[in-house]
Amino acid sequence: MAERSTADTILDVAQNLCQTRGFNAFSYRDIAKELGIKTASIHYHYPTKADLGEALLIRYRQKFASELTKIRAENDDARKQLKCFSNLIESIRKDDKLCLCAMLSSDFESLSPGMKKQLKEFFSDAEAWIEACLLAGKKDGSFSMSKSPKTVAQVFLATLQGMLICSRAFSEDERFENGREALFSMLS
Amino acid sequence: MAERSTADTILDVAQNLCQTRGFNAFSYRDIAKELGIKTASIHYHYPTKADLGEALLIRYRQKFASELTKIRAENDDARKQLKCFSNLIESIRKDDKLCLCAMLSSDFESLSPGMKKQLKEFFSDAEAWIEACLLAGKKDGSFSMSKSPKTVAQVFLATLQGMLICSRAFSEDERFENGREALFSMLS
DNA sequence: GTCTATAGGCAGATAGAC
DNA sequence: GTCTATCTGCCTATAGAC
Repeated sequence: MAERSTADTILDVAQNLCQTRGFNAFSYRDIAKELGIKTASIHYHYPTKADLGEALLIRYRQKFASELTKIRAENDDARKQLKCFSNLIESIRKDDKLCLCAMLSSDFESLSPGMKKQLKEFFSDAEAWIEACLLAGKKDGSFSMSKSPKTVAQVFLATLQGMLICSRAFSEDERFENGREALFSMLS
Repeated sequence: MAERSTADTILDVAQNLCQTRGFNAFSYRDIAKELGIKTASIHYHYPTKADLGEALLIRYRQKFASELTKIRAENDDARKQLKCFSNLIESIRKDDKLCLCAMLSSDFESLSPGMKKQLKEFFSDAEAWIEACLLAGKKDGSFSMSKSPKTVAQVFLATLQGMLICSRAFSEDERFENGREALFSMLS
């Protein structure tokens, strides 16, 4: 059983705090308290908060990309692939969080250039993956779209992210599931 | 020409800052500096930041509600009404902001009970208004939905809010407009 | 209503011992 | 790598003069 490094554990806690409260609403102190270490130790691994944020985004993108690759490998059907994608987002909802990148988009104005760049690439990558699903589904006839797959992919992602945002004030579990079904019914 | 009260001007600046940076990323100092007054003066009008936030939400809800009433009064067609609604959201996008309530939803965990309540009611009200449009459009045949108007209304709002979030990292003006068109084409 | 002055605490960050 | 100690500055909030 490989021990996780301190640097990784810091990212775990930071990511959880960030997806729950936002980038400007957690501090090195919060992380330090939760891990039983001192803030100076965190600065050793991540000198500035922008460094921490960038590391957060890089790891998140990697994990996300590998999950998407796995989904594509395990599912032939385009519709099933998109369902799996929506399950990924729904699991965030169940933890009362937001997608890290949706949260950071709301904090966009206060981010470092490096973080802004990572954020942009997250959205581009996710949308490209969705677009590929839509193209495949269009070919085999399971989707019908009057707009370009690229645009529909953007709308698809935006809808799921928006559902996380809009359902946050409510404790209704069925909200996300109903919305997801409606979204998929609008695609066919 | 009626002079705006200091209390109102404070809300103007606070709302702008909040929709741009988020509730935890602006301070009484920021507002004071922009208005050329002192932070103590702001505390006179809004003793705590939660008070300020609640006033912000109450006024936003009122303004939003009156705009929706106006849209309904000036447009018979359900589809046109929803287009006007989407224009409201697009105007936020053009200022590189988020809807105040979407922004505050991302800050949800750190809000006062009063603010959480206002937030919930904003979404309920907006969704109810959209649902009424969808019902009218369903009756006259301009919309076809396989899911309940209530659920579709939630998806509709979430999509527009999500598009603001997801387009924030990009400077592409056509993103929102393309997405909006795709959204409407998915309704008919 | 607005100001000066100040409180008490937290923020990110650094120097240097171990 | 982690610690103690400390810096500087910002945060929300209050007391009391004008």
